[in-house]
Amino acid sequence: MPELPEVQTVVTDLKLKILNQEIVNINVFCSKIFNLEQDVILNQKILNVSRRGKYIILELSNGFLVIHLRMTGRLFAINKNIKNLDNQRKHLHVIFELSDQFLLFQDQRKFGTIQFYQDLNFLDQKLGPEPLLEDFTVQYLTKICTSSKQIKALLLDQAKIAGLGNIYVDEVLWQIGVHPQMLACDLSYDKLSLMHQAIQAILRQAIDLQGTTFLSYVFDGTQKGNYLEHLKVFNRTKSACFRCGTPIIKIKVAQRGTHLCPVCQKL
DNA sequence: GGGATTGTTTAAAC
DNA sequence: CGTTTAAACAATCC
Repeated sequence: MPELPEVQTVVTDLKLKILNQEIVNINVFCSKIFNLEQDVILNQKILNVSRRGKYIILELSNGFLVIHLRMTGRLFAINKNIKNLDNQRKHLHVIFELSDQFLLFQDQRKFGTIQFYQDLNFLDQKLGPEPLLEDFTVQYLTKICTSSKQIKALLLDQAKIAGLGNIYVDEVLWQIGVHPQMLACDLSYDKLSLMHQAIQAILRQAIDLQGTTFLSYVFDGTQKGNYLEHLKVFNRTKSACFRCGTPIIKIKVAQRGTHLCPVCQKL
């Protein structure tokens, strides 16, 4: 559920709160999620908080703590008092005690991951370009769209573009009037150019609105994103298409629940 | 209690 | 062998 805009929102929030603090203690309640040797990161200072694709990166002086929220993970800082902590016990799996905050990792489904790396080479090896940076060009999009994959499957592929997920892919394809099962190689240059613009515009607006709170995503422990009310197709099954009034339908594409307008998005 | 939910990895198929 | 599809995986909610 947390995709690029949601992860970016978490990172922006954390950056304000935990920069330059030291990890003074760690409590682990779920060894499946956190099975690191604690000594490696204990007493290390958090030098930076950043994002690559959907990965959150805490830069320490001796390496990087890399966190993925998957579906229902939450990462946020709270002031150091027990009352705050008690309010957050539900699905709480790791407590990082920092110099003057608690950094908490909650996860209802326990699919999230926390790992330590000496360097971040593996991320660049497995992830495509950031869709909001310079190397994501129309030319690049054209290149990867020589593929015969369905366009939705391709846009979800993190090795091609880093950070898009189910929500924003559905939104992008509705915006430009392309059916999610259309083969990437069949798209016209005009559509590819529109797709490039739509990807950036939708991601930017979603970041501005601090993401989409659909199921469980929050940042800062309780704060919801406001992009939900701007969604055009995702989670709007049977509601009227904002463009033509036809009821939005939900089908399965690339093994994912997929929302579309059957009139605006034809195969 | 079966099905839907997610992003990612791994395995199988093409 | 590269590309594409499918299944598996985790846990929980309805």
